[in-house]
Amino acid sequence: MDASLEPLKARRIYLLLRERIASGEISPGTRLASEPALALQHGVSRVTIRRALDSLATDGLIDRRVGAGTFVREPEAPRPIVADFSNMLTHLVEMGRRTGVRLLAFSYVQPPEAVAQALALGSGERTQRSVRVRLIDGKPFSYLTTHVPERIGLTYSEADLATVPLLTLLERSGALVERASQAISATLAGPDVAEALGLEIGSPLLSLTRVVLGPDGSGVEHLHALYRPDRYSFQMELHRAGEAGERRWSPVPAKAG
Amino acid sequence: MDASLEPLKARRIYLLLRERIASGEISPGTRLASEPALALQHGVSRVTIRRALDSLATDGLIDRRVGAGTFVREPEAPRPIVADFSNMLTHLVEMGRRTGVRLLAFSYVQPPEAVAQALALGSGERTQRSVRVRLIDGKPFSYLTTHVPERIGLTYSEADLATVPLLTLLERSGALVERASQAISATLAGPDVAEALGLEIGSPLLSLTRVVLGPDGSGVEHLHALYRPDRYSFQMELHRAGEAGERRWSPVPAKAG
DNA sequence: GCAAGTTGTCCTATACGCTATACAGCTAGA
DNA sequence: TCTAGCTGTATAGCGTATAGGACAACTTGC
Repeated sequence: MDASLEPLKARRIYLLLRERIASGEISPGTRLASEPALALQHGVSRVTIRRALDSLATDGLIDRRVGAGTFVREPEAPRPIVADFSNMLTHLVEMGRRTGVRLLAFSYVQPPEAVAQALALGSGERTQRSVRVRLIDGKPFSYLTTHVPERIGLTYSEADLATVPLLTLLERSGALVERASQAISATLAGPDVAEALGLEIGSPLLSLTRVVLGPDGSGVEHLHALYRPDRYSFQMELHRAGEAGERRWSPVPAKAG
Repeated sequence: MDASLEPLKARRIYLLLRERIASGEISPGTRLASEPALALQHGVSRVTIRRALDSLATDGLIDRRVGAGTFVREPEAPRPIVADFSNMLTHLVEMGRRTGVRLLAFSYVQPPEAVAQALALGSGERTQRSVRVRLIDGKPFSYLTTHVPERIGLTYSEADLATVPLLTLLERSGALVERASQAISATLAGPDVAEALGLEIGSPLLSLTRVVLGPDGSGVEHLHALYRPDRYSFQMELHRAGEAGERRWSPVPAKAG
């Protein structure tokens, strides 16, 4: 995922080839067109092609052999982490792997307007804001920003947050959790997120926004999560239920990736 | 979503500011720091700052007033289209809006290795490959690439594909649909997809890959979908079911966006 | 062994992104 | 009204990406 330093034209071609490789349009093991041929095809100079191939090489997507050509490499570990989505709330399928959390920020703040509105807070009401990076096997894969109303946030400590899942903390504190609404989208990595996740600026990210509400409609948690798509994806298995006319699908608890 | 032409430095700053605006760190209506001030803060020239602001302006995120300053604009229409995710298979919540399909490609091909494997095809077995762009109110929002085994694909016509949902065509043809598996991720727009969706190269995209299988494990459909995140997102409402110890969530059919 | 074709490296000239600076026109507040 | 500060615009100079070419080293197939 090296959305690299090389600007403009080289980057275009990098993205183009990367897509073709990822989509399987060029199968692993195949020889790519030669550098002069690619330069001709794309109407750029060979130097530019070489820059694009450099990026693909450092991504580990291709092998370059002097005198022989450039070859698409067999992918090694395809999708390390998978989020179980069967209950519509993501949680990790860990399979014995070591996960960790780094707490980047923890404070009580005046929340952004959008958050205050989603949580149905009174004007001036503050929230506990925390920024966490989750790791698996020592490598970061998600960047989580959460807002919790101050009165609820005070029921647990900074140390709790670094070890216990937030939803558990909330329930333990007596906050009633009634319903949730979440949206999944995509965005680009800004400088700070890129830094925290070990990515280049402008890399693609999976984005999840979740608002958890109590029975009276009061906000309990606002979560904004960003995931590295190469290390994390949402995955779900579905079984078909019901008869032909009625097309329905029901989730199957995922157990592996 | 104008991940623009301006390269490198301007793009960085564009992304940085865009993130701060989107996250609410800079509230709507607020005046941004002046261009010279921003230039100083970020260690770049004012021209570069101006390029970043140009992009934000064409995105409709800011208003620039000569002599007065640059202001964060109130967001207008937040999320036009929403996919109902309650049955775990996306389908549009249309709300009376006009949707359309453009068929970009239709042919029988030797499928990529990854697709052949996912569909459990014999070696050499061909597939019907189609590329479609879906529109809402005349504006493109998704780019769909599907592979269907040749024997099934032959049961409907190119014209059918432009009007009837594919899953319906498959069921009508007698193909038994037993289970499906799908994954959601994110990626960047390559040149062709960017062109088809009216985006700049390198824009972020939501990505969905779905494999539909019959009762005997044979493949029925392989779908690779790319969505413009500014026009489309997956959204779901959840109700809490079960008792405290058992944390379970059940989906609620979404009906609006 | 030989020839054709490949990647790796170096060169020069050009195009372009970026800096730095200056100034005009506009706005808001004193 | 006047002034300080803002955006809009233009200019010149510098560094770097790109184009285009040449050559060496290597691999493969004949």
